[in-house]
Amino acid sequence: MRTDLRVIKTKEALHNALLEVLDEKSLDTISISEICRRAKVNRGTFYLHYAQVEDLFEEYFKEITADLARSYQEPYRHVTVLKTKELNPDTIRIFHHIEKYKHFYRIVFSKKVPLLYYYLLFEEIKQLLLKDQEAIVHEEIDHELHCSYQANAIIGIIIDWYHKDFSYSVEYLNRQLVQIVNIQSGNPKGT
Amino acid sequence: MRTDLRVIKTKEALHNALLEVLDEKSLDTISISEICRRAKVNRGTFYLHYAQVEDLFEEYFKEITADLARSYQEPYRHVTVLKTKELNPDTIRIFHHIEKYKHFYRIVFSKKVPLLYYYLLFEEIKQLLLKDQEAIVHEEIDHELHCSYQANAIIGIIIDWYHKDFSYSVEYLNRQLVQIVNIQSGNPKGT
DNA sequence: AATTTTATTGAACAGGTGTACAGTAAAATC
DNA sequence: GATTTTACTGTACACCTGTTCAATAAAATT
Repeated sequence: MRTDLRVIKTKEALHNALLEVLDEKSLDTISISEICRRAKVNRGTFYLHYAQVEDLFEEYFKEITADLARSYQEPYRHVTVLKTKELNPDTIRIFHHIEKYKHFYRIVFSKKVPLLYYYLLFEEIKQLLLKDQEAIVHEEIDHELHCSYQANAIIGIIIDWYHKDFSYSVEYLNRQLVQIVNIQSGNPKGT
Repeated sequence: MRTDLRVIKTKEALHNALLEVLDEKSLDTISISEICRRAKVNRGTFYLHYAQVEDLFEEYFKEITADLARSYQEPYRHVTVLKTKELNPDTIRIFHHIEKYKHFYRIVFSKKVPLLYYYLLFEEIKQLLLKDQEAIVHEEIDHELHCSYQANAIIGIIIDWYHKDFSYSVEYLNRQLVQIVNIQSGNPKGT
């Protein structure tokens, strides 16, 4: 077991300090020294647990993407994201999730931040698609490649949304996604 | 006019120095001091032109994405990327481009590098799609959102490719992309 | 060729980084 | 409760960062 109380206290202090400073300045301008000063933790101690400020932030981020996965497992709401034919605007949860944690995703999508967080989000969505679409087999199409395509396509919409300061409504994006995914499948001009 | 010879010389020296050091270590571990030492340029001078090592790299990157745009304007080869029905594996140029500059894209897609370069690539592809698909109007679908979706979907495939160390052939990816884009449009099991 | 403009230099400053190590204190273990 | 283990502290070091400013040298302009 590795739950030394000192470690827990230290990490908690660092987490809280980071959140405090994040209200004042952007992630890329926050120094390890400043976090440690606020957390009243020795700078050397920081290096016992993390190598960069970004690694500390990563712990938060993983908690948040865990919520994304959880929202897919809610028993009454669980649905596929992109089982095209069955796709219903009300069942898409991803844009809700992003809006819910808008505050964090503003950081994650800011241009000075390392690509790492992007990959964490990408992998999370890709895994959801991989599981959800296990049954759907297209001969000649690499399933994983297909999921990478779809997962990142959705993030493409999110990037656009972010660059417009999250001004579209979740409902609008859900409807747009359904329309885009359904292009070519039947009557293009709607019912 | 702003082509002071001194500026040109300084920038050239810094560019060359960066390329030299990039052969030895990764972008995120290269210090401004080291580049200046190699370029025999005063550190203060660096700050007259750039704020970070990343800004210097950005200049290279823009030259490279310019090649991407150029390859679409070659008179005999110019074709749309995603005019679905007409899409032919031989006409897709993007994967060729990435492979050609594999060396650079390994840097661009490494997880410690800032998101900025990702956005530069994303915007480049999105603009190509926007222009190429001007004529294609889907009522009820936001054209720009649609292009963001498609542009990033392609980058999704590239990310997958990168994470597999560019081991797929360009031809294979071209064929896969055509198959994925053509899902739902007619006979799903191929001709 | 002489003059003006300006890019570059070198030095200096306060702060941050990453690492090492001995000493301390707070846990876990007995 | 005493002992062992180990997380944390404080200090120190070499190096990097971002900025300022007067001095210099290399351009552009006349």
